[in-house]
Amino acid sequence: MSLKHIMLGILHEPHSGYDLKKRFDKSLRNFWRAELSQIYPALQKMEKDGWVSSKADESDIGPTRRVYTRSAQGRNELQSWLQGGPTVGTEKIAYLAQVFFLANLEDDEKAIEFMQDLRKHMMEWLQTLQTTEKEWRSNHPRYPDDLPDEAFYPQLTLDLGLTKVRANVEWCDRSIERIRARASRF
Amino acid sequence: MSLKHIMLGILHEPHSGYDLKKRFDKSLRNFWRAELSQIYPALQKMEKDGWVSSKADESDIGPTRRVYTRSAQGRNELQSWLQGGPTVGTEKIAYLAQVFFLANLEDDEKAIEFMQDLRKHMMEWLQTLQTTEKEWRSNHPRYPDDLPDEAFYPQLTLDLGLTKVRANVEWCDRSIERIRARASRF
DNA sequence: TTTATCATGTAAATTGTTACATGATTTA
DNA sequence: TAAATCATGTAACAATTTACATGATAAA
Repeated sequence: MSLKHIMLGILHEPHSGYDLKKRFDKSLRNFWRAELSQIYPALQKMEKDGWVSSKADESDIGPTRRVYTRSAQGRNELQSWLQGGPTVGTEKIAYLAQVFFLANLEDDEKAIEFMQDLRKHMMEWLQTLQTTEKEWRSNHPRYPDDLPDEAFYPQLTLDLGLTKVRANVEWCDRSIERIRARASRF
Repeated sequence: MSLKHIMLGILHEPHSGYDLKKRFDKSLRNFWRAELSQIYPALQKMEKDGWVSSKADESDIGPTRRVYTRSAQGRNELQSWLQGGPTVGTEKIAYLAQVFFLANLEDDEKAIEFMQDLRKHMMEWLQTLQTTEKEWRSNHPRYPDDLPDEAFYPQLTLDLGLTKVRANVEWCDRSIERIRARASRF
């Protein structure tokens, strides 16, 4: 179960459900996304299980926020998850499944369009990652190796993200060329 | 909805639920896996919706197999899925979420162990992919570009798989070095 | 004769998505 | 004043996993 453990990771510092959603969208979306309708019930369950505690934040104005923080038990739970070793091989990559069956399109031209579309998505993704990197670089004097732990490990995931997305773009280019070359075999 | 569309892709040729499971485990596991308990109900739904037809295979011996083939409507459904363009950004990569929060382990040594464990997984994965590639190479004279469509597009996914898994291994090595370097800053 | 493989399913629980419902505050 | 954002949730549905249940055949 990853979602609740990810939330525990964020809840090192107090967050409302709404705050959590923003952190998912801003920092984690490259490898995990979650909707508010999943976050709110998860928080309730986590509180029932003693992983987090909450208090109503009767702030100045607006609706009352309920702010959650992880408990000692929650921290143990997070550590067990990490000590259990990496969770590998459960990824579902829908666009690769699509490429696998691309022969079912009418002709190679359609397949090329698919790959060009995919390349465009990857380029957009690359640009958001590069923007994130620029922000980090300008906020930290000796980026990327002299970051505090709480930023260093996230930076590792950004590093892999950039590498992978670039590899995807190159693979799209390579594949388009190969499809073209095949199409002109005769 | 990807699972049923992937199944439609396979059901170009007749398969039982059991056969499908084997294809998932053999050819698709790098980007999608499915359990029999999900496959059997999915087949029933697909038949009810007219995507596939089935017939009981009262074979020579053993339990009666129910063999499914996609219908014309099923083929259309698959084409719509492909023509809808690539499904991107929905991937969940649990091990990256874990790396993101690795600062929650007691010390850097534990984080290094995590990354070494991850590297081992990636190396194993790389070896199964390389074995697959060798098999394809020996079964096809002019691998990889002169494959028939039904094998060429799957080969594209193998190509990216190899690239990505190698990138993961290198990233693990790089990260372990960086963690070590940081640990000896003082 | 035991283990692995063939073969099909159901049940229960969990996880995740989409739609709905409500209402305040802030910005353009 | 209209749209965006803040804020919390429920309901219904869909997808997925884990456990259970059954029994035949093939290989070691």
